[in-house]
Amino acid sequence: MAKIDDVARLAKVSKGTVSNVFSQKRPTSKEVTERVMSVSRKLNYVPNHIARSLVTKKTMAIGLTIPHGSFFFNAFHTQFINAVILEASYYGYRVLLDMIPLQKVKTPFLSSYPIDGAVVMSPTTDDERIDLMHLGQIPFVTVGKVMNANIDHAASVDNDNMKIITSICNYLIDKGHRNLMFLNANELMTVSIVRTAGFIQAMHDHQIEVEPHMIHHKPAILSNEYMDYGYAETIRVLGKLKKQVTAIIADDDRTAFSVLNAIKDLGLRVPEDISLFVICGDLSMMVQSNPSLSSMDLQPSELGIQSVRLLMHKLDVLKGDFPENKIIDSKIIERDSCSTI
Amino acid sequence: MAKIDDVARLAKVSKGTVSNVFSQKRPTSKEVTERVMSVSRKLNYVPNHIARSLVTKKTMAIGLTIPHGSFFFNAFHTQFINAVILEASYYGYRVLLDMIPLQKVKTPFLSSYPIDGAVVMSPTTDDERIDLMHLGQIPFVTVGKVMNANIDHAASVDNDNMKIITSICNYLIDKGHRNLMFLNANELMTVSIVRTAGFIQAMHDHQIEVEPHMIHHKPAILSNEYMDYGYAETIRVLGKLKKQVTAIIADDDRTAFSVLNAIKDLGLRVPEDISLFVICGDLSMMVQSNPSLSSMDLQPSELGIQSVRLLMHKLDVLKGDFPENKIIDSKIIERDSCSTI
DNA sequence: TTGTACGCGTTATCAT
DNA sequence: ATGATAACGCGTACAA
Repeated sequence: MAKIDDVARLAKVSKGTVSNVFSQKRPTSKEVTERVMSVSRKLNYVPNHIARSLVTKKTMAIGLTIPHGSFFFNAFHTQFINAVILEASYYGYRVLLDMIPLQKVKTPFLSSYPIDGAVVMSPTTDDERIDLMHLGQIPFVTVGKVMNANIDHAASVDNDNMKIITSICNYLIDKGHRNLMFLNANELMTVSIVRTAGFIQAMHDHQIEVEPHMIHHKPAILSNEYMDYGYAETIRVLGKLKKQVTAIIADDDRTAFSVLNAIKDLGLRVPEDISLFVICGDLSMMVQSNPSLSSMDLQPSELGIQSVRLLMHKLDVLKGDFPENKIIDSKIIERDSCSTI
Repeated sequence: MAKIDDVARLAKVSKGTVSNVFSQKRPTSKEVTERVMSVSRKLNYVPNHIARSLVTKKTMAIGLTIPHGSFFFNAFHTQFINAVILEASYYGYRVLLDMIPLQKVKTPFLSSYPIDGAVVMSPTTDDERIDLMHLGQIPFVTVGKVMNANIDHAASVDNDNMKIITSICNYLIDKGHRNLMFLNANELMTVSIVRTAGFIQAMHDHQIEVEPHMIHHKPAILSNEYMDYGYAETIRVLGKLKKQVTAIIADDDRTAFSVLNAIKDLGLRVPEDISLFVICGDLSMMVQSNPSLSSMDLQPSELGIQSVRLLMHKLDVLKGDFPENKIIDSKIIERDSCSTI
């Protein structure tokens, strides 16, 4: 592989000039530029990214840490990730997928991270990924609320989860439902903590007692119960325990489909017997389902875009003011899975 | 950020020794190791990844190029990507998500790629990503058949797509279907070319004439028709053109759901009036659907794992023989969406 | 424009 | 067998 000196020699210019031709940091005369480019093409030369990074101290890559221990995306993650990649590429940045917790097992953090900043998805309480970023002085943005003991504030982009869950509860309660079942995300995720609090709050506001069968948390992704959690809980609560639940709130589309199946197996119908609401579901899936499922549009793409923009501000790629904690709008999309009783 | 000299000075050893403590390339005495690590912890020192890469000429990252211009994954991609990340991390490698075609617009290839190798997903005919890899001398593995004019063979992992489509056709034909409709992937993808050929072959083998309404290709991802392609084609062919199609083969789960909807809107039922077969669908989605959908299990995780292993062989991280072109098994999973007529 | 001193580790060589 | 020394990798940036 040709290097800068080879080009400099053949083009009869200095290294610095070749560097300038490529980086455009200083003007170069037309003729020289031509000559250098011509030689570069001949030698198939491109500047070495690593050598460049060593001096500029920029890798032009951002990390994207995916959920703790998760090797499973749902539609929300997918759309989010796509938006991040696209938006980052717009500023010339590449995206490095990270799974710090998993890697720590094999490769105990034996070198610095080759990234300029990071987007941390779905933080958990005392998220070690965040501690690591903090320690490594890597600028980062979280998507979701940070709940780490030693970190009092961090840049973040998020939905208003308190408002989300309370408005869903109000929506269902207004339709006459008083016995709700909430299939929440995994209990370690900060979002689930906020939503549980919101759920309890909403129940409280309507003088409805919160019973144990009303709130459930998704099992850890590594467990066997993960895949059919929605199915299992629905069968258990409505079937075995015979609780008179009339509406179920499912955390994501996968859980919702699983619940739908359980309801069918119990000989019940949606929405006639049971109403079903999905918090974060893929739009096209919600529509294709039968019946179509009412859901909350969390705008995952917008979350992705804004988190990258916020990070770019922290990296000084973008100038000007930008809120450190941005809230992305969400709204209820009514479809056919919730009925009035 | 502390550097190696700082540690060396405080630990009263030389740079080289500190380097050896971290890289383990040469043994170091117990005491010295302790002293160096202690000082490193105190200074919060970790070797600079970039500087290390500059000399070792390894970035410990592999690229993963996602489908041409695609900012939309389906379940197949998701599972594949997850497997790649996990398997790569097993060898200490990180994964850099790539979208060369899109980036080329903004950042015309002005530096070398900071990756040691790459996995190229879903190649197209004359895929420029592959040409670029070839040119840049970057070891790569494709997932799918390569059809580039100037490249006669490349390392790859793939399903046997010819066998896949012919066995699906035979399966349906055995059930009495003779008027099939095949909703294929985008026509640029090499996989769609192989499958179209296979489809025609299978029809030919059963003396069934291939009519124009039988084969369709998914529109480009950027087009408006992308999202409801399955719906639109089904309505058009079965509704408007009144073709007596009795079985539909859908390329992926999204298309399948979309088709399912169209069938419902046409007042028809699956599988009583129309049979539906999905080529690559997320297992849990196929099961949750009503009726559950018969599909082909392509083993996306296995494809991901094996493509990384093949790449690791090319990078000499793994030693020993490994087939340059590995075929991953696939098999029909019968569910409730296909009936005999 | 050119010359040259960096940046920050690694590794080959030499010394103990 | 370990430790120390110095050259090296490949660009960038700044003074001349």
